[in-house]
Amino acid sequence: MTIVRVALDVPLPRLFDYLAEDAGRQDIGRRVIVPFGNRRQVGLIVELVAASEVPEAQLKAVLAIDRALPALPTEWLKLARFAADYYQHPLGATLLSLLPPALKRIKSPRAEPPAAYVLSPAGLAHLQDLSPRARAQLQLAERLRQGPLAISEAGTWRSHLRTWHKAGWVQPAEAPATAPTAAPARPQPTPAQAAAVATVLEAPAGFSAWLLHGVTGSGKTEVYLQLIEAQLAAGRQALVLVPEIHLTPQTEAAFRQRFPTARLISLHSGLSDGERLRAWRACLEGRADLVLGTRLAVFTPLNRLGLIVIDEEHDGSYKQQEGLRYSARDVAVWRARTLGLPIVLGSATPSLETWRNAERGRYRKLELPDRAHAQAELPAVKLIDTRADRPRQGLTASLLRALRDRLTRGEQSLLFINRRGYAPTLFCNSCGYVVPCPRCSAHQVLHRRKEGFELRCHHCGLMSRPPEVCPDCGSPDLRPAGQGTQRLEETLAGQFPEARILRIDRDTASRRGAFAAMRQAVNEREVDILVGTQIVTKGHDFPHLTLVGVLGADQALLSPDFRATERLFAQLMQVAGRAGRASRPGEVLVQTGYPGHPLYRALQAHDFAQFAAETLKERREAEFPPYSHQALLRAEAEQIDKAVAFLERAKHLGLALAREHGVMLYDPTPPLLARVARRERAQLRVQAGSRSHLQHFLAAWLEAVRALQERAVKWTIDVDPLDF
DNA sequence: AGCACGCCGACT
DNA sequence: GTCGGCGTGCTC
Repeated sequence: MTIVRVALDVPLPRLFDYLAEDAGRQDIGRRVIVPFGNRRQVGLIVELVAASEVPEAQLKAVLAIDRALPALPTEWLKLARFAADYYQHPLGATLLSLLPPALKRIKSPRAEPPAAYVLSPAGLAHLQDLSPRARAQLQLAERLRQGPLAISEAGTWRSHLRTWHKAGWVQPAEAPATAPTAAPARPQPTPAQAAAVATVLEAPAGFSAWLLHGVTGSGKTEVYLQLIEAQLAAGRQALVLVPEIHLTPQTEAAFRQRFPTARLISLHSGLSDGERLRAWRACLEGRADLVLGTRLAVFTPLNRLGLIVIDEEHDGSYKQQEGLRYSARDVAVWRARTLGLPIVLGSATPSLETWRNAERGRYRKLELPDRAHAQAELPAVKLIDTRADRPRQGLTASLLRALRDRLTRGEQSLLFINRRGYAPTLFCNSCGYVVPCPRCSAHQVLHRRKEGFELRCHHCGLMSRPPEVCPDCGSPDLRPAGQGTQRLEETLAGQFPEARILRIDRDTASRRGAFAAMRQAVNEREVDILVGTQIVTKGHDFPHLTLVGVLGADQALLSPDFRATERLFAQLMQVAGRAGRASRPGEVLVQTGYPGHPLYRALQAHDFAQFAAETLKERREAEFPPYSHQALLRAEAEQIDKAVAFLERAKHLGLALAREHGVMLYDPTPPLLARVARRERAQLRVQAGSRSHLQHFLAAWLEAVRALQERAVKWTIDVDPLDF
């Protein structure tokens, strides 16, 4: 009797053994349905074992093995195992979370309908039996004699095809490749692009990591495209990761145009369960050449992978913030190393982790110093000192003048402010009270609705009507304090009644297709002034834009988060890159009370290297990443003292181990947001000089922490955390 | 995580 | 008398 070891979606760091009479090695990596407690569960066979530690009489039998899908390849199982180990997440929960949601349901998904049909030998023999009056069927027969017919081309023949399939006259076939409509345009690369491509292509085979460093508009995409082209020509697959769902449609369109015959699969969380399964399955069955997607795409099973590309590698959305808290960028590097492949990390503002890896020679640097369009100059960045030129309603006189100037010239402007809503707070002018969220340690944000105002908490989603009078002192003098995108839009409408203003933030861009429509409106010059949050800093050109104004940037300079300046710099470089991309020079005006700050000096010089050098020096002195490696034990409970007491005990358990492994354990501290949705939170920082020390310590420590069996406290571990 | 089992309060 | 509250223990 064969015993299979099965991974299940339970938060336990162990696997479960089952009996399976007919299972063999070929079933490793297959989906199973097993009885678990008094219910059924979907699992994954990860091993065959000769004997179980559980007495054989207690083993239950597998209910079904799903052999309709190919087994997951060993490489994929190894990748998942690495992620589970590295991020300290239970293997079962990890593996199951990496499957498309449709495969986690007990009910097995419908068999994939064939993409195309060809005549079967039986069909060929029977065609003459068709009645001469069955005109549609005769036409279909004629068409099928010429070769496979794709379902998508079948039109009204679809029902006939289904009947013929049942009768055995036709059989499923691969969809015939559609002929390219036009020879894809392949632009002449700039010398820097050509050099970058040649360097990667000429590198010896095997693992190599490349940092493609180039300012916005320097043409990183063309480098990716040419490297992908080489892989496709060699019959291998390429995996391309992009940060956000909004960016996939346009990247997809560009890739499809360039590689019209390649089988392009797009994979992101915006797909329906059915679409997601189809895409994933195409990869598993080897029917994909080019996979494009967000962070979850890093885990697609691929058997001929030849190249990985991570676009905008610094972007925080590559880190998953719940469950398996993986960094898709780091997982991708591991995957490339294990498979012996090149990986290209592209950014204008690389993460300091990546930048340092490049400086140490672990990654090789490829520089694209110029903008691809020779005539497009880098924008001039100017600082507006808000201590001298005091903003009114958030806008300084200098910025207003610049906006008016663009309006009279018929050019577009963009105002960047990283706050959505009307105003960040509602403030009592007589006693200073600010309306808090009753469930979180944060203020509620004032939002404008069609009829009046509303208070919203951006952390727990609570919505309420603004009070008429101050809940604290009873004064009716409640005022919006500060600026959000909505209020800015309103102020601008008052200042420039003739201007066409468009606001782009999560509230306006959330509907499907809304973002693309807005982008189109901007490109067709139906908009004079754009107001947006960081959502506009990502993605694509606005060719008619010549002015970018930045409001509220100083906020990040005051943040206790040690990565806040790194993020701000990346954002400002990114948003500055929106200006003047075509033939007109752009101008960037930053309103700030700290015009002497080194960050702004580096920004004015468009000098990432200088910023990185300064920031890395600070990080080294503070022993912060990338000069150390961190993990965060996060705890939440209804009462804060329970969470803190748990962390204290965890710390105590780890002290000896920490000494042994050369790891630092800090005291429990409140996170930036100490309370969310009535849950009190605390966290404990772990820091080590090397990844492997941290890893070994965590493995041993968490085993002890798990044994605490703390029920009132919910805890998670975050390895390489980005947010504190 | 689920789900069952098990022991103490207000109710048809 | 019971329905049900959620503490505790287990899942091959």
